[in-house]
Amino acid sequence: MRSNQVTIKDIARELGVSPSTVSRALKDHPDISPATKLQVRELVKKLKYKPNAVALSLRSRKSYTIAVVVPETVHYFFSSVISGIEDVAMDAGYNVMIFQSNEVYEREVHIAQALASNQADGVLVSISKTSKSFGHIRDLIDEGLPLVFFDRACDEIEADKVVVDDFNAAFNAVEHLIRTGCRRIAHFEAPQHLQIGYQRKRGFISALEINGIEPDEALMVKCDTYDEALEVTPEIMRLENPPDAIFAVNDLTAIGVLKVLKQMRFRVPEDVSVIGFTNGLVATVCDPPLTSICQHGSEIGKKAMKLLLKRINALEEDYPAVTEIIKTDLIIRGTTKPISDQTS
Amino acid sequence: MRSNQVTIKDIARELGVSPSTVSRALKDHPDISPATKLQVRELVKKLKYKPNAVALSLRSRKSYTIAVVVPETVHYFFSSVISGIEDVAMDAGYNVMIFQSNEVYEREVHIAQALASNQADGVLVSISKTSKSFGHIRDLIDEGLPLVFFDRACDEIEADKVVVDDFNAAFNAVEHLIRTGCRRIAHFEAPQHLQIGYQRKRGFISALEINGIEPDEALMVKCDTYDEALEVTPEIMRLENPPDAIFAVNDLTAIGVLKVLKQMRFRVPEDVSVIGFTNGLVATVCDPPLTSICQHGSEIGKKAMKLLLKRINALEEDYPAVTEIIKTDLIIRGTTKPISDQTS
DNA sequence: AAAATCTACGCAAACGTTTCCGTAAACGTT
DNA sequence: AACGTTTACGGAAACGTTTGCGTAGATTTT
Repeated sequence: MRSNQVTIKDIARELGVSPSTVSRALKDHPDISPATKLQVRELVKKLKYKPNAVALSLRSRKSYTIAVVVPETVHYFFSSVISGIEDVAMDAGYNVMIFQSNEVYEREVHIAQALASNQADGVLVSISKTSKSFGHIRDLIDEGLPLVFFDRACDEIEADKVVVDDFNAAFNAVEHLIRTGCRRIAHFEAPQHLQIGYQRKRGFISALEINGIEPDEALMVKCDTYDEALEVTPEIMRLENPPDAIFAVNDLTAIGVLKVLKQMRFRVPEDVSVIGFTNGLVATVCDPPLTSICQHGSEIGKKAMKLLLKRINALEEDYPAVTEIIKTDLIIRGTTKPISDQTS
Repeated sequence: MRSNQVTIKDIARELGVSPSTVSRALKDHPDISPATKLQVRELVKKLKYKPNAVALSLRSRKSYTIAVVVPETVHYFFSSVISGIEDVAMDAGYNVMIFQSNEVYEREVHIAQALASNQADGVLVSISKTSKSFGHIRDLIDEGLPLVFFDRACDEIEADKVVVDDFNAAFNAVEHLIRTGCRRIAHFEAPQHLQIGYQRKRGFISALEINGIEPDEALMVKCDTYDEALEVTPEIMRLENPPDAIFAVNDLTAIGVLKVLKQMRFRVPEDVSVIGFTNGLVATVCDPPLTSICQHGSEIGKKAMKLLLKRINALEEDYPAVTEIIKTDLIIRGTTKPISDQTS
């Protein structure tokens, strides 16, 4: 927003025509003579005229900007989602604004309030871990702001959502553990007020039950960060009856687990198998490489952005909210045993 | 940008006053009677009036938005920089738009052109690896757009810069290797047309020379990604006279090195020491944990944003470009030998 | 040659604010 | 009672565009 900006008025004045003529000339309007168009185009090039996006926004009531509210970009998963979002946004001529809640509720509220002053044509949100009330999100929707959730959705709000198939992801991971001979499987879980935490746990339990294993409360503990894993893992491994596998709710937690196991001289995967969730960079580079669940972050971003575009373009017509469920893939690496090893 | 938006005119009409009065009432202007102010404030609350940011932008010629052009947010370093930027931006009432070049020149140019249509009050840029000409950046500056480089600056352009003290970082790292007994030290370097690549290599060479070690061309190879490391490391370790240490230009490359070394049955750090650059999450979680250089990404982001704010607020007065150099810290972990181990 | 049509442009309003300027009414001062 | 102040508000322009409508002059049609 510089002051030395060349406007359509400048062009008009210089050429002795009206701003409307310049505007039309630039859009190749049939009412304008070829001669005038040529003059306009030349002067525009010479003066390096650039249309003022803000003025366009004001008139058209479209900013071609969308907002993304995300817990933290440092995590591989979220930055890959953002990349996906940006790709399709850019193709559609939209710019992307990023807001990080840093997992703190108050900040999320603050961001939501800022968003209310409408710059954005729509918003993509993944709620913070600490958010348990959602008035701020609801306000945005009530205002008519097109909004779609990705990953961390809020089930009490009706809106478009793109979520990971957390239940099946967890189910498959645990089944794989069982098939490789594990019987006492622990789950390091995310907060249960988050759908993603709840569904993964459900999948975990379900896989156990279907395979005739009684879920053990002692083996299900809230633990979803690297640092927490450093504390929790020793405790759980010192149980009278320690687990032979740990299914962690994300990669970083799994890596923490790995580190402790190594320190405690457990062999991975012989003594204890480990599975993570996210399939980030770390999964490939740790030792042994981590068996993990690929969430296809970029795909999620793309799908979410497409849903948002659809919602934005649908304008007034209010069609029912859709929920897209993204399938995951279990990426088998070195922290789980070969499937033939049926020690059960 | 919704259509059902409440405007100041709506408030005015409802109250039977003029828009100017409403505007002034909201700013607590002394010309407005307490009674009117009260009415306005109540109706505003009732109708949930939110000022239209775009209209404000147009009038004030300030968007309170800044743009960040970054190679890729997936990297720990860049996302921590972005966090730093966002922190100070938010405090100053600015919003942040993120653009990823994905390390491709054409995309960077495209982004720059979009930026020219001025939405942003300023821009923070870290240039892509593949950019070797900078007309697009220069255009932005010529337009009067406040711009500051961070990390990957462009030395042929005069602008504010916040860069890492790459020379000393490399120098210190290599000195540390030498002090722990390494003599044949390899450098996996970044492209030399990037200042960060060039300076790190200079620091590397300088440390060798000061310690009376002849730099060996065979030990300095372009290699700055994980995948490249998987290819290059075996080659270099199969030399007649292989290195006893590898100084990699970033963590991921170092991790690739580590992986290969392990496969080739080299002991780390006993046979070969390794140092990375960035000190990302991976550095702490790999095995052994990686000795790395902390660049203080968040600090860089904060400094850069502060410089940008200063530039934005300085308005017309054109003060000379400043360059801030951020000191690094060598974080010693498990991939280097203890300093007492003087095998030289 | 009058009427109809076409060509090529200008005017003004609008998007939502802010703010300079003006002013009617109420008040205070001699 | 005549003047000056103050209080509290309204009008209008401006930020940069776009676009519906109007129209002067040229061209075509009858």
